[in-house]
Amino acid sequence: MTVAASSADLHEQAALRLRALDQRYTRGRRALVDVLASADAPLSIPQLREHDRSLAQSSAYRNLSVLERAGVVHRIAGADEFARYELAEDLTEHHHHLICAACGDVRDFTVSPELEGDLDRALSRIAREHGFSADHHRLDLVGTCADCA
Amino acid sequence: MTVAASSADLHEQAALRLRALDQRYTRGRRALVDVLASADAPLSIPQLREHDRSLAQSSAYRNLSVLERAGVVHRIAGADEFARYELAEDLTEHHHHLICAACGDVRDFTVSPELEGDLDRALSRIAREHGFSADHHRLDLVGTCADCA
DNA sequence: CTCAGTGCAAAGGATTTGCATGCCG
DNA sequence: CGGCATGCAAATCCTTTGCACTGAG
Repeated sequence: MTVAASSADLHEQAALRLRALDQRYTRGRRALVDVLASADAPLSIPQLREHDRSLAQSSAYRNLSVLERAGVVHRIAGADEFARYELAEDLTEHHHHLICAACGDVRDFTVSPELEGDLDRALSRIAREHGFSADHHRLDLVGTCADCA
Repeated sequence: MTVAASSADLHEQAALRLRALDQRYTRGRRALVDVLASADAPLSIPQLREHDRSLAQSSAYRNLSVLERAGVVHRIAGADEFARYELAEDLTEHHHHLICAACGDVRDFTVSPELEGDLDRALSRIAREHGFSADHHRLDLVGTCADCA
């Protein structure tokens, strides 16, 4: 399941997952994956389009939706009204988000494996108690980034 | 800061915080607080309006915005496109959310004080390392609820 | 009386979709 | 060649705002 996605394997994995849904790995989709891979934080559609001006808005939305269904990217909700996308965790690594309430920007961070372990155990128990089938957890820190301070 | 808000003190606190912003605690606003207090989970505006049919849509949005600025309620982003509101944590208690990716519903849960402590310590350190001024953290569990399984 | 709050309807803004065209397989 | 992908523009949908009215102080 978890893949050691070197930047070389990344596109191969993406193509593979799209093919499983009878979808093609086209230039536009590859461009989205490239931009997300080079960024160290989730990006909104406007941000993505700034990085690659050739992306049509509707295609960006549609392709990100396809990529999400294929499990290549992940959509997150930040502090502002823009949805943000990042590469799926099994293509990168498990991490969390620093969310600036002022500018809406998001940065990644990780916590110690020990804490993650404690967290996972606690959450598994909670899920069981609630008859809830857990998929993943989100641990975000909301505040003000250095730029907005 | 943290208030032991018995359901009796709740309205008093709300009125107090609104007054600090030169805002009145009107019937419509009280109704919103009542519905949120009786629910054990964050509610979207459509859900709130179902609970109290007399709430005009625009007033609901406007009053929730006012209540949020006053620190009486808190707005959260779930899995669907609807914003959800809950009472501010210092009027209730610190908790987290089970989010159903299928139906978008949200339920509350808590974790042990020990884990919360570990979490807080780890997050404080992270924030410091990133020059980030932390306000609060979000720990959500995303998956499928019993009803949608 | 006066001014904040309310409700209706219309406007905004992110996201989605219809349709004709282009391009990959 | 056939069908998916693309891009433009128009439509959707949650949310916000303009405006005239009502009600609390």
